[in-house]
Amino acid sequence: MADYNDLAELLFPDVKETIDDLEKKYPPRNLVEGAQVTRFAPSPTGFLHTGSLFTALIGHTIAKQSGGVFYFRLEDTDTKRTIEGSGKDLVDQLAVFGVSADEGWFPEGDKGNYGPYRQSERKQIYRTVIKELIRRGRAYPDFCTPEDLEAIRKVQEANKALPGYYGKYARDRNLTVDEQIERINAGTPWVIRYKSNGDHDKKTKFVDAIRGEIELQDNDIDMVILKSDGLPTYHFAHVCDDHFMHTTLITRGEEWIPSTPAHLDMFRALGWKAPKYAHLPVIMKLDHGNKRKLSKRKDAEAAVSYFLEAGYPPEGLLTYLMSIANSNFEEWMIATKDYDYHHFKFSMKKMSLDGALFDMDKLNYFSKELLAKENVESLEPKVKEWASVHSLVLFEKINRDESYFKKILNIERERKNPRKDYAKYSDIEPLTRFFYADEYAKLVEQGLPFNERYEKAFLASLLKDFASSLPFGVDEPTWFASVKDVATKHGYAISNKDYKENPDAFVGNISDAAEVLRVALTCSTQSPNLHEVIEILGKEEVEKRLLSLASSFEK
RNA sequence: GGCCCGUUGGAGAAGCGGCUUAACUCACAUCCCUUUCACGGAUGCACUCACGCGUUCGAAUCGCGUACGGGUCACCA
Repeated sequence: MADYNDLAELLFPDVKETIDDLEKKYPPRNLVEGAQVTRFAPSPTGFLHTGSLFTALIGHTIAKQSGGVFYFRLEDTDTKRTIEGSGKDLVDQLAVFGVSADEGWFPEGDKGNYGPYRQSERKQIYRTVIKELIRRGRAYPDFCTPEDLEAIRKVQEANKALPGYYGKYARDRNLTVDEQIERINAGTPWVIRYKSNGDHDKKTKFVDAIRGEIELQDNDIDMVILKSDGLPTYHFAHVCDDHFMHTTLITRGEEWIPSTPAHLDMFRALGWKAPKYAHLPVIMKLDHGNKRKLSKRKDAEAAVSYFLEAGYPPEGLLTYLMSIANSNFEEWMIATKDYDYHHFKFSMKKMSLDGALFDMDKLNYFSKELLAKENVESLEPKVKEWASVHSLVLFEKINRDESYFKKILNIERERKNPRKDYAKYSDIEPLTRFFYADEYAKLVEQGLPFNERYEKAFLASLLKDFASSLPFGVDEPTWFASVKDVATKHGYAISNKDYKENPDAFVGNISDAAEVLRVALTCSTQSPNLHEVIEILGKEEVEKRLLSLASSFEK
């Protein structure tokens, strides 16, 4: 009569290594006390998800702050969903955010001693472990077709039993080795299932690093660990990989909580020490009054690329993400005036337990803060680089005259309370259009928002006066004194008090006069500091704009 | 449906049995500053912590129940 050894040999004849061999190959890491080994283990099924960045950021932060290791593992066991090249996209985008792995899979090749770091290249490892499991009678081949499984589920539904492949519903669980061998030899397709000895009526407890003690029903499902395509399922790959790669802390989404008992079950069966788990809250979004997970299909902001394309500074998103991870981060940032989240002491205990709603307003706020405190010399190259791929219109303007662009970018910047106009690089172009003569001409064609009460002739003469009287290269008070002179000449009040006391005696207040100038030069009733605008435009351009408008009003 | 996780303002949240007349930040509103906008400053924004019952001299804080929201029950991760 055949035994488990025979079965194991029949199933995996080429596997000569043992688990012990693997243990020797992947010895424990030599790290300081308390160092955490964490990882980011995405499936290469598309671009980086905002929630994934959040998870990666936290794993990275914990590893760095504990003096440990953060590595990258590519989980490409779902061949149907795998998108070619997306592994590289994931690594590249992570790098943009400075969440780079110390070791792991990289487009140019693996780095580190615990590889391969791509699951499809780890087949022999999984098979070695599974062969051992079969020898020990803790795994078995299952010959069910999808239809068989469907039939089992139907029966369970009819019996009001819990769905799943377990206990008496696990059809092939108790086949004899001879029967198994016979079917295999007959060419019947098979998968390998883990033989659970869990008891559904018992509980398994574990301590989650952020949630504390969690108690769940034991796993009693014989889950598939090796699929018919020869690749492992997530559950088994997680156990194997995180064991041999010596991960100490698993950071993953809270959707994994229910399957943790199954993972623990396998760790136990293999006699391996289970890692700690930290189940992270998932980032949500409000949709018709209901909270739901950020969805890549429905929500633009679910893809990290969205923020990159819009030109959010990576640190802005990172800061925002850190603020939802640890709400005291914001207080810390304000108190220390330190905008570098790397210096912040992150704490898993302080994480909130339910998923935060993604808040664009808050992201914009952080981004504005960050962009406002940066000086032109460091900001301008970033804007330029972003524009070179995401906004050719802006890029072309920057290249026309880079020092001119820098002056524009620098308006009301180098001061204690800088302007906070831009939350993202894409905000820059629309707000600075009027500085460019060709764009200005287009804006004029679209019509200028002058106050309707003015006669054309009046505007013409006011504009001409501004053109001939305003000084250049002087300080703002001097310049504004001239504005006041011209305004007075045309019947404006130059003090609020005068105007309020007797509004009918004046054409308007000094602010109204300034508005005319502003509209004429910027095509808008709102603009940054007018004096700075005028100095940047230069005498020639200012006079040209003023005079050409004046003459158009005289026709 | 079973099981699990969660529930403090529009959003992120602090709070861990008396010091809370519930911090702080964003958003929003009003006002001040001001040549516009932005910046900056001031003020307001939960008579109350989903609801109910209970424990206690005392509860947002502890317990139970209900409601609601989320997650999970694949040869997907």
